[in-house]
Parts: sequence; C-alpha cells; structure tokens
Amino acid sequence: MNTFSEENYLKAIFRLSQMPTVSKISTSAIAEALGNNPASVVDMIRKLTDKQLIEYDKKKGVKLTAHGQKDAIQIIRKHRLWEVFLLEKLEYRWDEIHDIAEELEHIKHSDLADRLDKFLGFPEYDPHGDPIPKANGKMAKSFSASLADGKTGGTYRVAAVRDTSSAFLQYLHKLKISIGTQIRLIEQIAFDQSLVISIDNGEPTTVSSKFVENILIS
Amino acid sequence: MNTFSEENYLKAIFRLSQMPTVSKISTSAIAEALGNNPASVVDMIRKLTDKQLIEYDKKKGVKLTAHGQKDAIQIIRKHRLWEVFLLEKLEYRWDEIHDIAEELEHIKHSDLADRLDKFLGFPEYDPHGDPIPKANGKMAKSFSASLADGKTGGTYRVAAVRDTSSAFLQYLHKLKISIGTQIRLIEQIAFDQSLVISIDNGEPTTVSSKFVENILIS
DNA sequence: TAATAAAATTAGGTTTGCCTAATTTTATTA
DNA sequence: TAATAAAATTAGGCAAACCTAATTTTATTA
Repeated sequence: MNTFSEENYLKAIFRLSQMPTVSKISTSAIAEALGNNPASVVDMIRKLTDKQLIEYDKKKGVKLTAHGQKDAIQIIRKHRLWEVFLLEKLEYRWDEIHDIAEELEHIKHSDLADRLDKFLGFPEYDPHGDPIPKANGKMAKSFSASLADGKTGGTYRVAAVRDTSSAFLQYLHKLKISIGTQIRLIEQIAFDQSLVISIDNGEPTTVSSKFVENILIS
Repeated sequence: MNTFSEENYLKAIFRLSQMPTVSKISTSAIAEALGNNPASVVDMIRKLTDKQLIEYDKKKGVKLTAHGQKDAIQIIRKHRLWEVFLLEKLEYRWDEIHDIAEELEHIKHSDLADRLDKFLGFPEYDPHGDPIPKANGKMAKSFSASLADGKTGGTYRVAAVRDTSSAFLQYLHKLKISIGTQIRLIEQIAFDQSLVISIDNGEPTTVSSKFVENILIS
C-alpha cells in the first residue's frame, strides 16, 4: 500500500507523462508540479524506485513501471469519480471540486471506487471533461486538441479544460463557458496573439492566447 | 486546524467521556482506546493542552475544553453522516461502514458535512443508532439503556448498538437483528447469565450477557 | 573550449507521531 | 505502614516527508 505522499508523486508523474510537451520527466519538473523542493523529490525518487513503482535514468528521467502506472490510474479514477459526486450530488461549483477530490482520492478501501462508480451511473467523463478510467484501468483518450489550434472563422465545441485551477474555472464561469459550449474564432490579434471569440453566438469577447490554450475541443 | 492524529485523540476522548462507566479519562485509557503506547499519549496530551483543546489534571484526568468538544463533535458528525452515505447510497453492509468512515471523517472542507447532510435528507441517526450531531453541534441524547437491563418476559426494540466492531455486527446480521428489531427476554440462565431470547417472535435463541450488554434499547 | 548557468544530488536538520526502556509517582494490599 | 503492583512520565530513538545550504554534475553559451 502506498502512502498519501507516494500517491501524490505517482499521480504527478502520470500527469506529466501524459503531457505531449513534456519529453523527459526531470527531478525539477516533479518538484515544480508538486510545489516541493528538488531535494525532496530526490528522496522520493529513491523510495519509489525501491518499491518498483518507477524507473529512473539520469538521461531519460522518471518513468512509471507497469505497476506504478496501474496505481496512478486508480488514484485518478477515484479523483474523477469523486469530482462527479461533488458536483452532481453535493452541488458544489465547478471550481470548488478539485481541491476536495484531492483529499478524497486517497481514501483506500477495496471496492469504494467501484461502488461510487455504480452509484454515479458509470460516468465516462469528469466535470472537467477528463475521461474516467474504468475499474480495469482502461481509459478513453484525453482530448488533446486545443482551441489555440482552431482556424479563424471555425466553430468548436468545448470538450474539456486543461487547467483545473479555480482561477481559470471561475473565469470560465464568468464567461459562461462550460463543457459543450460552442466557441467561434473570429479574429486573431497579431500583436499579442489574443483572440476575439464568440461564445454560443454571443457578442465578441477578447481572450488571451494562454486562455485558449487551456480549452480543449473535440 | 487539527491533524489527522489530533482528531483521532479528540474523538477517542469524547467517546470515553460519554461512557457512563468511565469516571476519569486516564493516559492508559486513551492509550488502550487508540491502540497506542501510553508514552505516546503523554506526548499528545501535552500537544492538545498547548492547543487548548483539552485540560489535564493528574487527579481528574483529561477533559475536553469547550473548543475541543466542538471539534470532536464535528468529527463525529462527519463520521456518522458518511456512515449513512456508505450504507444507503453505496449499499455497503452494516459491518463494513465503520472503517471507511474512519478515513472519510478527516476530510476537511468548510461545508462538506453540511452538503452531505442535506444530500442525505438530514438524517437523525446513523446506521448504528447513534444520533448525528447537527451543524450547530446540538446532538440528541444517545440511547443508554441496554438490553441487559430489561426484565425477563419483557419485549424491547433495538434502538442502537454499543459495539461497532465488524465481529459484533456480523453476528447481529447472522441473528437477523438490526435497528428496530423486537427482542423478547425469555429466560436468564443463572449459571453464566446467558439469556434466552426471541427475535421478532422467532424461535428461542441463547446469547451471552456480553452480547446483550451491547444492544441498546429505546 | 572555457566560463557560466542550471539541474541534480548530498549532507545535515526539522517536525510529527509513534516507539522501547528506564524511572518516578501513585495506588493497592499484605 | 511497608512491600508490591500499576500507572504515568521521562529520556532517547526512529521513520516519513519535508527543508536549506553546499557541492557536484550536466548543459548552455560566449
């Protein structure tokens, strides 16, 4: 059984390994992802290597073993199921659920995830549009195309969000954007790459390039 | 904010303070309740005293301060609400829910308990018959009369159980006893105080005195 | 390539919450 | 009351998971 902290490292490493822009998972990348000191990460790399949950090579960085990946996916499964619960059953807002799920995901009990899954009606996606791994570890592919890749004039459907911070989600809420919203790209400003968009055929609104990068489309 | 461990101590102290047979909460009583070494309890007594959650007097033992009592009740509230959730929504068995709730009760988030309470329809009692504290800390009185105090020939309604161990609950399950079951006391065996009872007017069954002490009646 | 910057690692330290073993205090009983 | 037993406490230690500061290794760039 893994500790709370080990689970957080596994999850962070899994997340980094899913990011197409990250080619090598380095000590410092993990440190940044978790807000820890690199020296602490070195300690944990040793520990997880001993437990055969990761492999570490100075050149290639950190990689999850099959065992480590399995564990990481089960934590993510629990995280995403709890998010669905918090939003749908306890009526929390979109931007509130992530932090609570960070705690709930560590509750260990053989079939808790499976019972929760059944209770929620076997949801496919969590409220942020991320696929929920199945009990056997199978997981639909995440949405990877960003609205930043869309063509000017095109209309796209919001499928998921990349950033799950409450700052971003609150901004989306303010703009009345959620999963399923239609967004049309009207114009790109050459100066700073900001974009003029229309949300569900509404009035034109200007948003930053950083903003559109964090919106994933189907 | 209190740590996981501090919360467990507060809860144990509260539980002991509710037991009519316990007049003084000693270092060793707490140690036994938590399965820890008395030396560890001494450490924690110092810590909780510094945090003004308890008061300690060599003669009188440990007592929760108003602040400590408030915190303890909130943990118990969460524990009992999660138990209702696990039984009613996730369809866990009676004897499985206690251990999972022991973990869930430590999840901290301002209004999680209140939202859960609302979602569950503001239940008054948990599945073991213990009253669930309200958001303001008010709590109905626990059932305290034991079936062991009943008169031979009398019929009583099971209101709660004193022991929440899975061994005891599984035995109850086997005997088809749950909250609300009617039990008639047929005869007491003088030799070892065991009792012959009838469960919901069924065939006579013999149970130990230890068994009946752990059944609370209304 | 040499100089510099960045990343990784080591060494040593802290806090939390537990432990064992030894000692002191308190209670019980002959 | 004295002897003994039980309870409480102290002293010192350990593992987990962090940290800072110093050092070494690796990468970048003048």
